[in-house]
Amino acid sequence: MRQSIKTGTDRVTIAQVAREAGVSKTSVSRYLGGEFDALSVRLRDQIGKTIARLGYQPSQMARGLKGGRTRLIGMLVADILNPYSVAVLHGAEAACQKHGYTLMLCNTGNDEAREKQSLAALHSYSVEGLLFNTQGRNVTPLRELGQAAFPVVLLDRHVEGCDFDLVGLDNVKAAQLGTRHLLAQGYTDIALVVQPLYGVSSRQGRQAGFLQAMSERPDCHGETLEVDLEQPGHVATVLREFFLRRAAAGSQGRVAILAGNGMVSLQIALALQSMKLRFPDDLGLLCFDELAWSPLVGSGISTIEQPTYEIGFTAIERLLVRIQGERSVRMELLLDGRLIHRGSSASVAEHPERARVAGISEKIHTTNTLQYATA
Amino acid sequence: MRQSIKTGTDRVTIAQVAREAGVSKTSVSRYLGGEFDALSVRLRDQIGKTIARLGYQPSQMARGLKGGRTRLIGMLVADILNPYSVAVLHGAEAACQKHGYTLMLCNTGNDEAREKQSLAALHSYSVEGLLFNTQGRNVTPLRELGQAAFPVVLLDRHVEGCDFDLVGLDNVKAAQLGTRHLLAQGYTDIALVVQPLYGVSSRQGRQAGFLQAMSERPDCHGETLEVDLEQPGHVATVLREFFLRRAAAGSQGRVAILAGNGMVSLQIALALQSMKLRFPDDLGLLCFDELAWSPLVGSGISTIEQPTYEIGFTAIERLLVRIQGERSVRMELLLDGRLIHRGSSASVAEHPERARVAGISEKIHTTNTLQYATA
DNA sequence: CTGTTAGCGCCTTCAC
DNA sequence: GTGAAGGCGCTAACAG
Repeated sequence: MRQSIKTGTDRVTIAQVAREAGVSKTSVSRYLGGEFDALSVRLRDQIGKTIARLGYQPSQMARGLKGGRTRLIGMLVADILNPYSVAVLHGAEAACQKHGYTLMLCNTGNDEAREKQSLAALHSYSVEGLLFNTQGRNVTPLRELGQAAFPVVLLDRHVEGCDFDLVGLDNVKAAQLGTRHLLAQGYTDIALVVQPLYGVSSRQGRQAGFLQAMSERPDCHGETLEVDLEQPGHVATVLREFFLRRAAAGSQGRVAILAGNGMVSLQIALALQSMKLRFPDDLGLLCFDELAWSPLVGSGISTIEQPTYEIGFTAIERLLVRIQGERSVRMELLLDGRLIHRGSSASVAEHPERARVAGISEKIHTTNTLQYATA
Repeated sequence: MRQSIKTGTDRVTIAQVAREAGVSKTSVSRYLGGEFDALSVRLRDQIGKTIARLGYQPSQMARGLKGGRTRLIGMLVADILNPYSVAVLHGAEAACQKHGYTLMLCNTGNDEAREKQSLAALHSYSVEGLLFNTQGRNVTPLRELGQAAFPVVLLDRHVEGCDFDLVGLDNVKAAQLGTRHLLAQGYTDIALVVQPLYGVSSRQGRQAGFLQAMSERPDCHGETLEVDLEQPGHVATVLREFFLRRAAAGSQGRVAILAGNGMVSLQIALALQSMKLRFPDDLGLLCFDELAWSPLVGSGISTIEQPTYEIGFTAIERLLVRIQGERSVRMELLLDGRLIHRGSSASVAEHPERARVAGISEKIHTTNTLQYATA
């Protein structure tokens, strides 16, 4: 019994198998292709045994060369440090393995140049399809892919001017769910905190759901706060301004924050910590994306959980359908979020002092200097 | 100017470029290979322009076929849900991009069968080298790689009977650093909590460092607690038994826990929460692996940060050196950890009641029934 | 300096 | 049923 893994030079080839089995390369190829009906039992046996004995493994490179299947799928991730991306990657990788595909991963780090470069790299390996989760900018190369009817599935956000399939969360619905939850818990002054909306459809969807749910309650106040996560201390500043604005408006309401995604959640939690604000005593909090540590901070952070694994898995399966030649119109697969209720969005009903605008602004003034020092 | 991205059939080939430029394929190939000294300026120009005009991109598959460089690196990850793995992946991917390589990612999910299968898949694509972070079991296929002098770099843990290069943390040193920190802060009864040591060198290294540091203080007590993260409630049970054991031993000391990695940290934090134990009031806590939420829980969790990005980046660069044919003896690159001091390992000196064995066991008894109910 | 030739490992006609 | 021949896109001798 010889080794089952060969390197470069001494790699077992189809020719070797053919020779040792005393058959032609064609027959071996047929065996590999599963064309058993075109093969006598004797040959089939012989080939099977020889393959096993030699530990032969066909080279995907050679197979792919013939314009055929490379069984390769490329995945472009906007930010591998984003837990959402990793969770989706998890599902995608599993689906690939299930179907005998292998994933080529590129992290674009939210950088257009690297995105373009990665796209080129993946193309040079003749990937059969692409999973795309990235900024909506610089869409020209993507458009070309679209014109060429190249199989692409978008994750989370769609790209202007491209009619690719999309798999993601039903953002509008999820945001409504979350907003209504906060309202039902007695919160009246709610801020949706998101990264810049510009061009990112998922963020816009969440805002739409938020605004819609808020509009059902004219007695309540909702606003969207855009934050720049790159800029240290920006989240804290924006939050403070919001609180002060509500105080200045003379609101007697109950304040809550709806965090637009996991990255924002983290920065908000850090900002609130630096401002010495606690939930739900000082304000309510609900975050998009269930994270490992959600149960741990304070009395637990309420979240809207995305079915990330399913998103990744489904996206790959949809992509495979396209790869198999399906040419139907663009399809959008939107999965539902799930609300996980914890302490941070506890009801305000029987707690007259909880999450009051007045309370927050008082605390803020107290810790004002400290805050600027740490920011 | 034609499109720069082509799909399968209408792909631009080297032959087309050669024809349109009025030269031979060889010359174009030389151009691609950067052999400019063997090319007249006129040809060089002509080829360059034609390539740009046609948007030609060489097929890596075809290049790789010729027994040459595929510029592909395979990465096997034990568990993509482990933040450590992702952080290392981040660095590895960056290094690959820097050097024009592409990463093929496989998640083995700690499963031997999938590990073997992934190895086969990567091999079938003729990856030039392998980054390996996985369980030490089922090493036979790995040994074969070793015998074939196939370039492999191990991450974090080495594999018995294989003399591959290794990049990871200096576990002994880091554990000593952490343990001495806890001792210096006044903790005397310390438990190192790790996943099963069996066969995992990094865990063994951490234990070695821990024991060594503890041996410098015969007046203190240290023990290693192995936990099974798959088994719900196991961490809580093991911790409780430890506390009770210390109490039964009549210890008047100060208790602290040293968590063996990020996954363990999370489970410990959850277990302590379920037991209603707080740090540093009820006990001290120091965790391997700096996580996004480390500053957020309680008064912040002290950690031993690993240079994960560097580990991934360095591992790839080491692998590339091997790929370029370096045949020197096995090399181990151990990077230093960094202690991040937060509230959870606060000094016990001027707090007579803090982290007392007696205090903990009392609390445990109180919450006994509740604990079992939630576990 | 440049081009011709011969494969790399596989699949796919096309004959037998 | 089976096999021989040709070609996928590229690189690597070998000639001029």
